[in-house]
Amino acid sequence: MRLDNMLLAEGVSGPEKGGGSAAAAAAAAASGGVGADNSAEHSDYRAKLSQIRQIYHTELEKYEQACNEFTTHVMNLLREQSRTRPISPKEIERMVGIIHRKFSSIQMQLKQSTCEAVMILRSRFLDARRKRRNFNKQATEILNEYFYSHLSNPYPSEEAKEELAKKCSITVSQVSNWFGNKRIRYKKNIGKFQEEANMYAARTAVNAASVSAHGSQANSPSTPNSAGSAGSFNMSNSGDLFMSVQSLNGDSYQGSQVGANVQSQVDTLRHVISQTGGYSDGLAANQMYSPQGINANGGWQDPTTPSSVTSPTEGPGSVHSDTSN
DNA sequence: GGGTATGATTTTAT
DNA sequence: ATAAAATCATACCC
Repeated sequence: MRLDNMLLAEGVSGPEKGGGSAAAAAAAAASGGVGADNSAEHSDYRAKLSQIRQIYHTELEKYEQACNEFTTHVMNLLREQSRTRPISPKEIERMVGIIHRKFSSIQMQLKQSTCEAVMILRSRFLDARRKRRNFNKQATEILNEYFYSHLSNPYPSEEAKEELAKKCSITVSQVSNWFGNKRIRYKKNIGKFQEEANMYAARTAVNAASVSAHGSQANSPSTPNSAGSAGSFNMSNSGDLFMSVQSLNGDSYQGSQVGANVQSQVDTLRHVISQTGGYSDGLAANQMYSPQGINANGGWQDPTTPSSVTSPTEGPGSVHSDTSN
């Protein structure tokens, strides 16, 4: 019943040729991942699948043949016996029924094991986790750059995701995955990412500085603390607050090596920023350090307060549908 | 080999 | 639907 359907869907019990590739394509599409770009692994998968299909068909044929043979054999036996004792057609029918049931149960087992094999094959080949590859350095750079320059609201719109995907030569869903992972892991342990954050922020600042030339030193803030230069990446919740406090105070408390290390970097960064006269990164200039952008509870998305803090460049309009899946 | 990093998937909550 | 959180499975490094 269900086994039949599934085997048919997998192309195992379907038409002899071509079914395999169709099934492979369907499976690949169903897995939601890559489409038809990795033909090497696909051919491997297809070969294995066709192997399974072949075994299945030969076995099935064998069983059928055996069933027929056995049936005729029994029929002959019955016929022979009919000379010595009366045999009703009902009995014959019953006999044949028993035989067929027996064989069909065997067939069921065959189908089941075939299904299992296909499932294993699928999970082995199609589960992307099994062949995970790290993104190349450049892609990670691009993603990190975006993330840290939109740290107050690291939720790229659909368009932005597409852009990033194109730049990194990965899929949109991979971009989504990356940001999902990044957000949660960043939030979970900000301290661990502080260095990275500073690095990218500094780089962005430098870029902005070189782009916007110089001379905007007129309005250099006399109170760098209030500007919260480190604030953009210190949206920590209470847990990791010690670090941000250190940085903001700018004092000399050196409770931990990490803190000290970060301290110096933050200082240099602050320096850079104060020279550039702001946090203009061109892409998302504002709300970087707006007190609302970094909402009170430290999260990016506050479920309780419908703060309408959206990205400045991208409106809420994006109505893109994901083609995959 | 063990430990961590990381991309992907699954589950849960809204 | 979307994102967070938890989890998985592998990669990468020592």
